[in-house]
Amino acid sequence: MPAHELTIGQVASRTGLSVSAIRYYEKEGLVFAHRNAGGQRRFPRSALRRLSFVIAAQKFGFTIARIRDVLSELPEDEAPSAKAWHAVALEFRADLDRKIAALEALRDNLEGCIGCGCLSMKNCKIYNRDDEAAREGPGPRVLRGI
Amino acid sequence: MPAHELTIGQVASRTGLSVSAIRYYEKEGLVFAHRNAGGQRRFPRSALRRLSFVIAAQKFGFTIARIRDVLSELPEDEAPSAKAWHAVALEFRADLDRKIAALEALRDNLEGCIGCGCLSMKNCKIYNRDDEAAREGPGPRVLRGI
DNA sequence: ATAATTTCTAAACCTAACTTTAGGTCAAGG
DNA sequence: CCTTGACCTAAAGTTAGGTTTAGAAATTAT
Repeated sequence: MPAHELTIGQVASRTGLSVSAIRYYEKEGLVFAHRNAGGQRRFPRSALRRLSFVIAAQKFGFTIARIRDVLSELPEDEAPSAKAWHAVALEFRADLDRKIAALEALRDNLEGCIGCGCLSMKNCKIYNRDDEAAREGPGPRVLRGI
Repeated sequence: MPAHELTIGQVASRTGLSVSAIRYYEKEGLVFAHRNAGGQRRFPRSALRRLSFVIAAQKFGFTIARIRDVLSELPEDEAPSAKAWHAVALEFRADLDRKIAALEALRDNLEGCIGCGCLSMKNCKIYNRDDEAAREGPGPRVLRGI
């Protein structure tokens, strides 16, 4: 086993992810590994960076699909340049700023509606958003609209 | 049917929620209804306010359990006072501010780690959080740490 | 050469927050 | 009265993001 490659267990202990989560992320296309003669995964070191990014992105509330999308700008296989990572960071950052702005706007609206104790439902911008949520189909909905 | 009471369909069209979601929320204890002679739900008008709050709280990423918790400070049955609603709004607001602050802190840390292109994993505060995530058990994890 | 770890795959299970379906019952209009 | 639309319950299905389990094969340690 070449020194520059990592087993799934090594990747797990270095990222803090579980082995099963890493397999799942591979299946979802967030990270790539090739196989050795015996069929076991061997990860390039760059996988550590990708996975660390995945962990951070999830803390911000990004879905796997969105993360895959952002990461798809990086070269799959070997050490992406600082430039490539920077582009990813920029796109990520833009999403993030939008999310924070939306949360702040909601908070400030809430002050006007509930904060005053009147909770006027006829005029409130939060409460009368024309039914967005109702049209979104099944499944968990946490933060989905933001 | 007394004019001050609402059928589930009326509640649905006024809140924008689906009928099935309202039944689900009732089962979860977020809203209450009594039954008429035929066994159908009859909601007090105050249910509109409770449900509107539920919708807003969900947009902020609060779980049903947390919302039930916050709403439990209100009288179950009839029109809570402005004072009672204000107390709820205050608690809600505090949670919210904490959430926004955490997001901003993460964003700023990200700038230091990924933003610069170096993505140093040894020194980064985001990446080296001592494995919190790995110890949190199964299930979706979106924003859970925040 | 064993024994003890790791790893492999596939499939089933889990939680949250709902929706959909199936098989009836209730209520309002003509 | 009868039909049509709203309502009822219970149970199963759905999505996201993983975990758990089972049984087999590969690696590492002794």
